[in-house]
Amino acid sequence: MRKASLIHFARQVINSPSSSHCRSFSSPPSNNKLFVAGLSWSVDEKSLKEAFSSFGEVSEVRIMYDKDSGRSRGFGFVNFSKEDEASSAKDAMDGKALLGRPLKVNFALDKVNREPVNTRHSNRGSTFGRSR
DNA sequence: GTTGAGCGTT
Repeated sequence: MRKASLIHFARQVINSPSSSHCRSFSSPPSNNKLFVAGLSWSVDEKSLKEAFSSFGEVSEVRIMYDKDSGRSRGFGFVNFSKEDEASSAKDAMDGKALLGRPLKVNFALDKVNREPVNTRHSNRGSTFGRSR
């Protein structure tokens, strides 16, 4: 019977070590998400990944492109496997230059859904009310 | 043939 063990465990969990809230006062959200900008308009995801994979394990690399122009917007996102690696890469690649252009690396914001929510429950009538 | 601050589905 280790019922007591659970209680002790719970007590330990409840008794947090000192008062540690969030030491991130001047740090934006995102743990392992990195925002990379200042990229050349000719850079690719693989290039960024190759450049950042040297500091840690890059889990995901996403570069934004323009649908109207077809060229890269000059900024992208890099996902690291660990926050330590992301921090290291950010501190190391931030201010450096890639492809002849200075890089701007920072923690990415918490954005994953371009649209909040879209429940398709419009037209509940039928063939009536059709304008066009 | 161009240009250069930024935080997302191209």
